Amino acid sequence: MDTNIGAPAGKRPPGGPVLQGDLTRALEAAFFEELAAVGYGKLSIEAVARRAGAGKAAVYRRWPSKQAMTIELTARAATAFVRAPDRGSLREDVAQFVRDTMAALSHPLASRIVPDLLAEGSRNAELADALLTGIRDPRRENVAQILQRAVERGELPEDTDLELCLDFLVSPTYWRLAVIRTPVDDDYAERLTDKIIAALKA
Amino acid sequence: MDTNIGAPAGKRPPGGPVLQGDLTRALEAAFFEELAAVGYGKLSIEAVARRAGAGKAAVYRRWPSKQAMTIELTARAATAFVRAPDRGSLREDVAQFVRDTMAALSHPLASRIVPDLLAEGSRNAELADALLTGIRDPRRENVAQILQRAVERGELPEDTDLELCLDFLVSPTYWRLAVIRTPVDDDYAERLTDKIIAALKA
DNA sequence: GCGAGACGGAACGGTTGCGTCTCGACTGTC
DNA sequence: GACAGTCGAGACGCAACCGTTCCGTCTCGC
Repeated sequence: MDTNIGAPAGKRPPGGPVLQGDLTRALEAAFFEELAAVGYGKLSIEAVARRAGAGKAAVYRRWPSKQAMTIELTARAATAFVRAPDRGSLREDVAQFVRDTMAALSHPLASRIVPDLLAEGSRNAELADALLTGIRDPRRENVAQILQRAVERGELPEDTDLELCLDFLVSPTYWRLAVIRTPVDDDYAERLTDKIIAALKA
Repeated sequence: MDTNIGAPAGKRPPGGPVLQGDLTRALEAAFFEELAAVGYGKLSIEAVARRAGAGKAAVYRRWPSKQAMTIELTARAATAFVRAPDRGSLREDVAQFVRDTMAALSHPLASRIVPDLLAEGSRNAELADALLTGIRDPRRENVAQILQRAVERGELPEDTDLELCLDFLVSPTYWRLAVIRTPVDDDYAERLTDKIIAALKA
C-alpha cells in the first residue's frame, strides 16, 4: 500500500547527528499506518517502532514525543496538497478543487487519519493549533482565492458571503468520503460540482 | 453541565436483578462525560466508574464491555433526536432541519463525541454497524421524507438526485459545528438554508 | 425486620506502554 | 583501521487499566 503521505525526509535535523534517512522514512510510514490502524489515542511509540522493525530509541532520537511527531509529520504531509491554480472559470476551478479534495480523502490512510486527528483536536489544544495553522489556514486561503477570482470575473456577486461559501466548497466531499465513507465516481463529482456552484451563487 | 443525552433509564434489564436506577443514570452521564473528555480509544471503565463515584463492578453488572456500553447508550441517545414533521414547504422543512441539526451538534458533549465515534467506526466494524443502523439510517429516512414531500409539492423535480441531496442537507452544518467547530448564529442558519435549497434545486 | 443482593472500595495477577538505558553489532568518516 | 555515533533488541522501574473476586455495608422488596 502507498503510505507515502507528504514529502520524504532526509537526514535530520540539519546540524545534528547523522540519522539514517531510510529509517526515518520507514518510521514515518509506520507512524501513518499505525495512526490509521488504531487512532491517535491508542497510538503507541512502541507499536510504531515495532511496525518499522526498529528499536524505540530510534524514534526518540528523532522526535521527543508522540504529539511532536504527529504535529511535524501531519503538517508536512498536509502542505504537500496545497495549490489551486486559475483554470479560467469558476466551474473549472470548483471542479478541480472537488477532484483534488476527493483524491486526497480517497487515500485509504488519509480518510481514517484526518477525522481521527480532527476529533483529537477537540481535546488537545496544541494539536488543534498545529492542524489549524498547518492545514486549515493554507487550504482556506487557497479556496478563498477561487472565490475571489470568481468575484473579479463577475461570476459571483460582490457581496458574496465568503465564510459560508468556503464551508460549502469542502463540506459535502468531506462528509461523503470521511464521515459516511461512501465511495464516489466521476459522475458524482460532476453533479456535486453543479450543486456547489448553485449554492455559491445563491 | 447538561449531560443527559437521550432518554433516562430505569432499572434494567427488565427481568433481571434490581439495579439502582439513580446509579445507572449516573453511570450513563459519567460515560458520556468521559467519552467527550478522552475519546473512545482512551476511555476506560475504571475512569467512568471513578467519575460516577462508583465501583467498577457496578458498571460490569450493567454492561459486559466498553463497546457494548457505547453501542447501547449512543443508539438510545441518537433515536431521541429523530423526527421531521411536515411544515408545509421545502423552505420551512429545511430551515427546521438545519435548526434541529445545529441544536443537536451544539451540545458541548455531542460535538466532541459524534466525530470521535465516527472516526472510531472506521476501525471498529461492530461499532460502525451500530452507528449506521441506529443513527444514520433513521436520520437518513427522515431527511428523505423532506425531499419526497418537496417532490410531491412540485418544489423539486421528479428526477431529483436523493443521494446527493441528502449529503447537502447535513454536511455543511456538520462541517461547521463538528469539524471546524466554529459557532453559528441564527443569521448563519438562515443564509445556510437559502444556499442548501439552491443546491437541492440545481 | 429479614434475607437477597447491589453497593463502594480494594486487592488480585496479567498486560501494555512509558521514557531511559545498556548491550554488542554495524556504518560512515576521516 | 580507529572511532564516534547510530543501529536493533530488550531490560529497567513505574504507572494505568484490564476483568474478577472478595470484603463489610446498606438498600430494597416482601
